[in-house]
Amino acid sequence: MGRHREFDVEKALDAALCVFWRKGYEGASYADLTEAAGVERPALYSAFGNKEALFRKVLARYYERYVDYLPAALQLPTAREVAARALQGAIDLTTRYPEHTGCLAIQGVLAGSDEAEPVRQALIEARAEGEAQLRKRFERARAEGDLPETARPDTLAAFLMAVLHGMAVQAKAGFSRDTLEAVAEQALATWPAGKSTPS
Amino acid sequence: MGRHREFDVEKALDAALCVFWRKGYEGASYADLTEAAGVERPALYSAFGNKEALFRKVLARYYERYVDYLPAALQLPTAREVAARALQGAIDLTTRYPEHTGCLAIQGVLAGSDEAEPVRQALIEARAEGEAQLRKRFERARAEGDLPETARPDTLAAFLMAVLHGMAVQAKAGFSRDTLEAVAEQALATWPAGKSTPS
DNA sequence: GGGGTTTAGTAACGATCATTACGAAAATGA
DNA sequence: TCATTTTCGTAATGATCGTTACTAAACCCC
Repeated sequence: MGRHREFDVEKALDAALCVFWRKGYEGASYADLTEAAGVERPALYSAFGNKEALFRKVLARYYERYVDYLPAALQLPTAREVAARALQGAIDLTTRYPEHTGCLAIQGVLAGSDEAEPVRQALIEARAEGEAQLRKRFERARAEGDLPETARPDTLAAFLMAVLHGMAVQAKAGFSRDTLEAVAEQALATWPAGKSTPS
Repeated sequence: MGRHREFDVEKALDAALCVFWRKGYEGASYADLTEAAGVERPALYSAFGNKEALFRKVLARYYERYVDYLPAALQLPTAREVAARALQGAIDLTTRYPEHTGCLAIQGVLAGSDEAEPVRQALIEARAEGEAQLRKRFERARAEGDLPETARPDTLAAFLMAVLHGMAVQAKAGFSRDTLEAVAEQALATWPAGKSTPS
């Protein structure tokens, strides 16, 4: 029983996601969020909790709906294809929407006031989780002979993440897709070859 | 004539630099800055102007005193040495001080409120300036036969900057120096060889 | 069609933000 | 020693921050 909710929760989350993507966690004010969502302040609070809780919901939604290329990439047959697909996915994501370039999950890791520290930690953990998945995948690749015995899965994962993050920064700085694709190609030029190269 | 300044302007700038490095432009409040500098608010204002002006002074000081490895790297004889030195310099810089990891010039580019937009633009321009210097250096290297004719200086510069930025993000996420050095080594593995390899 | 329950919206909360009047203190020049 | 000039430090400015009482409206169940 009780009154029905008049606004669409999904649409409000999407609106909040756009604002956070563009301005980061601390750069987005509650006034920005309510205006984008077309919802009054107490309605947002009652629906999602405070700003931090709202951001965490948005972050989960972001990984689920926008970083879906990563789990897809992890299932490709070779480590090189995994890396290539991850790079291409990141380029798409960080340049597809002109109004919010870059990567939402990176826009808040770097700096902020002391009150934003828990949020920074959450973003760091999410980043580490993605890297761990890549590392495990590359360990499997080495076991399968897809990567040479001398290859170091942890280094390859860290390197790939570094390029991904660097491209996210560059996308935020206004780089074109073509430039980012040249960067990705250069990054792949180093990729160690396995025993058999699939034709 | 008039009363002498009681605090050391250089030390105050250094203190502000540390705070901005740790918290970014918007994350650092004037209360943080005055506390770190040990100077009352109006004294900082009269000495440096408002927060944005203070940040710009700090940014110039940062490039001058901490990113001095870049001009040094540009003068090395081969493009590969330039890249290797830039990577190593960035690793040093972003991991040397545990209390403020990462790169001050990156911590504010990514996101922020609308009022911080001019500062973001300034950081983007500074970043672009560094990349342009690298590109010109690699063009010279190609002309000198240090890089093959097929090498693309703009791509190499963009790639190198991507790795540098990615490592800055990772340093802020707590990566160890050893891990970053492995990343740099992997990045250098892609480097195109010139006509003559210096022994 | 009331009673109980949930939402919507106005309006305000205290805290902190960057910024600055203003008067006391200190130093120079005459 | 007095007048002038600059700095210092207290205290306050209006604005905005995230958050929340509180009241009126809308809904379900009995």
